[in-house]
Amino acid sequence: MENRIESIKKQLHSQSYKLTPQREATVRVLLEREEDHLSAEDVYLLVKDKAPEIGLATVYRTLELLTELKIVDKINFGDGVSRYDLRKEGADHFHHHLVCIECGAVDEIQEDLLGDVEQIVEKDWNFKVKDHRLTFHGICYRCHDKVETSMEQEVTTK
Amino acid sequence: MENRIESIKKQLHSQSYKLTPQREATVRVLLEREEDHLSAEDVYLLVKDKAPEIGLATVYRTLELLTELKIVDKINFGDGVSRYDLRKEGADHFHHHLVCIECGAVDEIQEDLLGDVEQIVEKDWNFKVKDHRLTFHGICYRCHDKVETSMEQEVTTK
DNA sequence: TTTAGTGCAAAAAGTTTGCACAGAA
DNA sequence: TTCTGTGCAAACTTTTTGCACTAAA
Repeated sequence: MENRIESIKKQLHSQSYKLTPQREATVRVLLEREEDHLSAEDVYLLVKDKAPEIGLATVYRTLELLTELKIVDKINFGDGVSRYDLRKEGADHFHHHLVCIECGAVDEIQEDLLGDVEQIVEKDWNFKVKDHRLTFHGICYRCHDKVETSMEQEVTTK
Repeated sequence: MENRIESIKKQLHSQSYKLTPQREATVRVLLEREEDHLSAEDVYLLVKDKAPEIGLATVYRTLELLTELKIVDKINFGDGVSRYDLRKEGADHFHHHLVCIECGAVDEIQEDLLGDVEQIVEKDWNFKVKDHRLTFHGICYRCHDKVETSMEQEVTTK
């Protein structure tokens, strides 16, 4: 935790930005909720617990800055809100997402599944890939199990 | 063109929706600009040429309806705007996109590059894939060529 | 004392909604 | 007539911006 803050501090400094208390509080929230996909509003509310005087605009500006420095990735799952997702330390590719259309859960795939596909794109389309966004929509294992369970129950009830 | 309108009309009717003049004008715009990735506002302005009395709200409602019926796909490239992309007739998967970070161009890949990846996701993550979104960010062939050309020019000018 | 960063409020941008009206079944 | 669909304006949501102020270098 502390060393990741330290590392982010260095990244900011290397571009002559400061890690102000507000920015640090924001980064801490992102670190604590690494698995989640928080909207700016979500982050704002969580940061307020640590630093009640912070303004929403500052959160937006901080998230924008962190996005620029590729410390976080800004994503959009199709509801009208941008969400912010911390990059894994040293990850050169952006991880993938599984969005459940049943329960809304968003799971992450850290493994890079696109190596082969990127090669095809570079070769066949002459497109120099710098980044990617891959999201699957479908039924997550939890909802999948739920359906099976309720079907079993139905059978056993009868 | 006309037969695709006919086909969309049938799809609407099958769900007890009508293809009103406003909806038809909207669909025609989408068909004419199939390669583009129009925002609601873009569609609105183009439809206005055909049917000046149409309202923006109607365009939004029509696009929402078409999205529901999976005639168009709603996408989001990270600028704050939703874009609407007609599905190719009979396409069961949503096509992929190449977004150029240099010139902003958006190219489409109709081929399905994710067959293998989806199998892995279904098997390893126990996730029933229903749809996907895949976008690569990078340098398109045009900008790629441009850089090379300007480099050549530099050399020959010297 | 200069400059980056902040908080607040207002504005902008995109989208949705309420409602009275129009037009097809 | 009945009900779906429409246009308009207002409302709402999310994000950005202007500006005076703060605080660190």
